[in-house]
This record gives sequence, structure tokens and C-alpha cells, in this order.
Amino acid sequence: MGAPLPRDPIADAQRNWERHGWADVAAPMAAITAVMRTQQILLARIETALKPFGLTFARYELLALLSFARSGALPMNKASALLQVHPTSVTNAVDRLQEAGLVIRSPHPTDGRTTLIELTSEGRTLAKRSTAVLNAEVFGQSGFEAPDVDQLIRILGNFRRNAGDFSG
Amino acid sequence: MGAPLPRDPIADAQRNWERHGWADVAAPMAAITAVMRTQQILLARIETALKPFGLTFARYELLALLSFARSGALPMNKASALLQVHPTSVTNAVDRLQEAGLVIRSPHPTDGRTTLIELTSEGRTLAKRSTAVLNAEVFGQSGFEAPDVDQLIRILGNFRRNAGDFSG
DNA sequence: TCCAAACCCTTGGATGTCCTAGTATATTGC
DNA sequence: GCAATATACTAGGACATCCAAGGGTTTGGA
Repeated sequence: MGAPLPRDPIADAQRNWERHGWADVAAPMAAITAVMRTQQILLARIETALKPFGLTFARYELLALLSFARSGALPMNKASALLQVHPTSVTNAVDRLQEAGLVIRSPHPTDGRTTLIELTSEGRTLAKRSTAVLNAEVFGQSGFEAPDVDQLIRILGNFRRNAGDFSG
Repeated sequence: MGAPLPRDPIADAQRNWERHGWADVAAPMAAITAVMRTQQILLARIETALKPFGLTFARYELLALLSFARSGALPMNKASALLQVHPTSVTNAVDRLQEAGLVIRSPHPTDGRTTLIELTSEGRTLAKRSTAVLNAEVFGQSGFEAPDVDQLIRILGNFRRNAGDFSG
């Protein structure tokens, strides 16, 4: 978006917080702001890697999730729960994946309320190919040191458990 | 959005990656996915805390940034650089803050291309009040242990520097 | 049995982000 | 001094996310 700033804007914000008498929450503020910015950077890298496939991260996640399901199909509500996004976001993603011929909707055999999302063979192929690129261009070059990766998994895992994402 | 899942979906994804022969990037994949999900949780908390003020996080960040500027005013391009978002996002936020009477646009005294964003007194008051609530309800109850906060600041700070956010 | 409550998905609306392009103003170089 | 380039902001479009509300299907208790 632009050239590097001369100083870390988040560290500046942390100093501002301390200067204004909010020293007790300055560090968590900085950590949370850093998470927000890191997500933005990572998302941009992911979207860039997926662009040649006509995929966005939201659509990729759904495709990948389906590719790991034994039958290659999942109920929409299940996908919503596992991806931890709003049901309407899944509807949106499925609409576009279906237009692209990567998934199809089919009725649930026993529950008339439920819609199954099923991977087409094109969808399965694209999932494989796009995962290979993501692995090579993003996950394989994350810029995180190996010990820091472990720390992140631990710290954010605890956070997500406390936030009610999972009970395990 | 729903009840806690019985198992951590990101840990499951990590196992899937390992099972499919991508063990070398499974951990970074999990760490990155965890960052994405953590951001989502934190953003939801922040938006909830700001809702009573009619603010979103994007608008709050701009308001807070202005409140720390000595003169209470900043050029839009400067705000874009410091917040590290696209210029059009700043335009969008300023439009809405201006409608709400929290900031005003004024011409730059010497550069006709530049627009200054200036805090109104209402804007300054709201910045103070909303910051107090964010500090109390979000930053003060982040759910991160103090040592983990330091780790996050260090790890994500290194990442952001490597990503070209700042050079310091 | 049968109707109310619960559940599933979709539609429509509000926001935010980015990209591309277009207009206006500054700066640079010949 | 004037044209070419660079910079600043905005308009329009594509996507994603969430919330609120609506219509269809199941479930469960009276």
C-alpha cells in the first residue's frame, strides 16, 4: 500500500495509551491491534495466491473443508459451524462456488430443512491445486520462526477455547 | 453464533494437513488460521462495545488517531498510512464520521490536493468516552495472560516489520 | 393428534475492504 | 514557461461479514 513507516504505529499507540493513564491496558491494546493488522496482511497474501484460481479465502476454506469430508459433502449448517462463520456467509460462498461449477447443492436424504453441499470433480481438483499453491506461497513462507509458530498456536488456541469456540 | 464445538476445528485441520503429506507447513497453516479466527472474535467484541456510540472499529480507529494528533487534525493520506488501510477506506470512514458531526473536512493551507480531517468537539468527547469503554470491556478483559501479551507483541511485531509495515 | 417452538436456509440491508479509473493539484524536467 | 509525471482524493464495482426477517420443515409437549 505504501513504503514502510519510519516507526511502528502500534508501538506509538501503546505509548499514547501509557501517556494518557491507561498503562494497565496498553499492552493488551497493542497485542489486539497487532492481531488485527497481522490478519490483514495474511489475508492479502492469501487472496493474492488464490486469485489465479478465481477463489477467495472464504470460498477456498469451504472447498478445503469439503475436500476433507469423507463423502465430499456436508450440510450447510455443519459447514457454518466448522468454519465459524454466519450461515449467510456460507450461503453466499456456496452461491458463487456453484456458479463456478465447483460444488452443487443437493437435498438432505432425511431432513427436508437441510441442504447438502457436495464437491464436484472440478471442485476437488481445484481444491488440490489451490492448496498446493497456498502451501508453497503462503504457509511455507509465513515469516514466523518455528518456535513462534508453536507459541501462536498455543496462545491463540487458549484464547479461542476461552472465547467459547470449542470445549475440547 | 453457536455452542462450542466438541473439538478444535483448527487442530483438526492441522491433523488433516499432516495426514495428506503437508506436515512441513501444517503448523504455520494452523497458526495463520488461528490468527484469522482470533481477529474475527476480537473484532466482534470491539464492535459490540462500540455499538452504543454508533461507531464501528474503522471509524473509532480514525477518531482515536485524530485525538492523539496535537492539533486534532491530520491529512487524509497521513491517516491512511498510519492506519495502514486503503485511501478509499479512509474516505468512507470520514464520510460517515462527518455525517455524524464528529469530524469535518477542511482544505490544506498550502497543498490544494490535500484534505485535512479535523476533530469536532463532539468527536473529541466521543473518542474519550468510547476509549474508556473499549479499555474496560475489551482490552481490560482480553483473556490473554500477561506473558502471552508480551509474546504476541514481540512475535507479531517481528512479523509486521518483515512484512514491510515499518522499518524501525 | 396437533400446534407451538425450534431449526435450516435465503433474501435484503448496512458496513468495511480492496481495486480500477477519473479529476484536480503539485512538482519536475526540458 | 510548459508539458510530463507524480500525488491526493473520490466514484463505482466486486466481495465478505453480520443482522433482521421470512418461509418451509421437524420436533416435542399438551
